[in-house]
Amino acid sequence: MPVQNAEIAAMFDQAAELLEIGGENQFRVRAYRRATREIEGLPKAVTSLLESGSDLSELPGIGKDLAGKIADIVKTGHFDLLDMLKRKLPGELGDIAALPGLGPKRIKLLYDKLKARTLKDLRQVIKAGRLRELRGFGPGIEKKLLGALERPQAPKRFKLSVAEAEAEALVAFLRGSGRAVVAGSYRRRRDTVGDLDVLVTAKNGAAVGNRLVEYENVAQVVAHGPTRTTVMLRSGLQVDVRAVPEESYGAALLYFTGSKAHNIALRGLANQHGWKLNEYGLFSGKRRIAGATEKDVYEKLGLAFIPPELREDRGEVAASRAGRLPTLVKLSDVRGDLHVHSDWTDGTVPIAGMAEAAQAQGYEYIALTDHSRRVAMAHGLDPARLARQIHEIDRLNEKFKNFTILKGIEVDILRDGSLDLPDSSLAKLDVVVAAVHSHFDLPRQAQTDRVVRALENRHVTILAHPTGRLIGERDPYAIDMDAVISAALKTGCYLELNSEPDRLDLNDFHAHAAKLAGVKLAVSTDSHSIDAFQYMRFGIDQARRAWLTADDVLNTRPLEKLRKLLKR
DNA sequence: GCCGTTTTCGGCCCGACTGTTTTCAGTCG
Repeated sequence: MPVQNAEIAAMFDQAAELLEIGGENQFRVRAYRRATREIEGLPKAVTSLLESGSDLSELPGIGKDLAGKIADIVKTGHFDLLDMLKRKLPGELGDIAALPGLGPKRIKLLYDKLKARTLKDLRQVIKAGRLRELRGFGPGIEKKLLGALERPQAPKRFKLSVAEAEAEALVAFLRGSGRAVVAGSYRRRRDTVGDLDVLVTAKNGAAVGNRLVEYENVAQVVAHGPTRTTVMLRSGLQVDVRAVPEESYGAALLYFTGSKAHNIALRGLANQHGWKLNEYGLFSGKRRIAGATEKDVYEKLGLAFIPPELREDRGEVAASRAGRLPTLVKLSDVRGDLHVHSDWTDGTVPIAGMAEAAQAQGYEYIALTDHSRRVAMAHGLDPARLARQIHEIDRLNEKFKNFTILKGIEVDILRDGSLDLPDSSLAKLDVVVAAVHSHFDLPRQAQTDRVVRALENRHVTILAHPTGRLIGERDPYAIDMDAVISAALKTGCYLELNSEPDRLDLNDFHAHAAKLAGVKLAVSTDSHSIDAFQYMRFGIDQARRAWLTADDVLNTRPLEKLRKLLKR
């Protein structure tokens, strides 16, 4: 089983943490953290890069030393430095580091002076009243730690769609104080957000924080200063509100939108010019040379404006400097939806109703793709009912003007990779969307082989929700996405980016890898109702995060061009 | 440990808030 990028990244991340606690040079620590991010963000497996003879030290933030260490890990499955660090600093320091108020310095003190190496040790030390013996620890930190130890909850991330409802209500409440906008991962449109970062322009910063703590959904005030206030909402979502003067709006928006890694890259660039970039502006000495708008700051740094969705330090700064940023796909580029259900199976609306709704929002076509018979719960179609549905669609198409219902199916991929309907049925359709709905727990190789075999059926056009994940509910099944992308390229299939907010599958990362390989995507809603057509915007958000242009997205094509692309 | 349009050595992002302290270190984002 080849070592996966995520495993290498996790090893580097752990090493960075232990190095930091061990008092290592902070810049060495930072180098490991940077490399962790770089490896996590790679669109291809490190193992396959090495096999094809790539020089890893050409990657940003990875030099000769780290490239050698990565090669060792791939070869042996072990990271010697990490093993050594674990011997030197045994315990559950990762768990301890996750507690609020504990960073490397305090963990080191706990470790050295009180021999506290596990959460259990820490509990006992606090109970015995020994924590306060340490310099820098007082009753405040003790109380915070006890609270965290009593309710050890993993910091929850919220689905973007859920955060959006909270954000809109909050912004409406804060708007009375000044211009209010949600920045952070929310503005970058990540599929999940950990907290809301809200920016408010105001002359009187303190008034903004004072208003926030009065918000009816606030459960707890975490911090409350003159320009920055942090609260926990009843839902568990944390909110940071920052008040800034109007002339700093752009710099503050840039700073608060992040990502952190993107900000660091920009500040490095500012540094090269001898300038300083912070949330108040871009400064040459004490003189502010930009800051009112994001565009001003980017331009001064010699960059074209970078859309928030790309600000992840995944090459966007270099692309911007070189004038090679992609023109990202927009919601208005979309001309149709290639994954739609009706009340023939588990949808709630008749075919005609779905078609009318799609036309009303400006689409030229939909593909009607109800379930196949295997999905019995949904009353999936057998060949006979599918034939009747085809007839019904022909009848409806005669009535519609400037709109077409493409005949399709969401056919189940069976355990062995064969399909749930005979080729003779599939041959009558315009679009065959193939999907896994069972046996999620197959071993990685078996799951990969299964899906690749399905793509090799010459009738299949699109692979639906390729990893099967349900955000926060079900992990993606084990599958070699590089192999699936290669198979799609070879067979002329397309991959779906399912826009349903619980799915968003492919995710931004895999969608980007597909683009790099030359595989186009269908951004589809999987609508089971009329309202669900609105989910398209969530899919387009993720498509933009994946650097996709309109050309990379199948359903930006007018009908006649689409028809050509659907033929294999 | 990485990196270079002043550099192969000497830098490496920046500020707010808290809790501990009597001027600041540590943590966090």
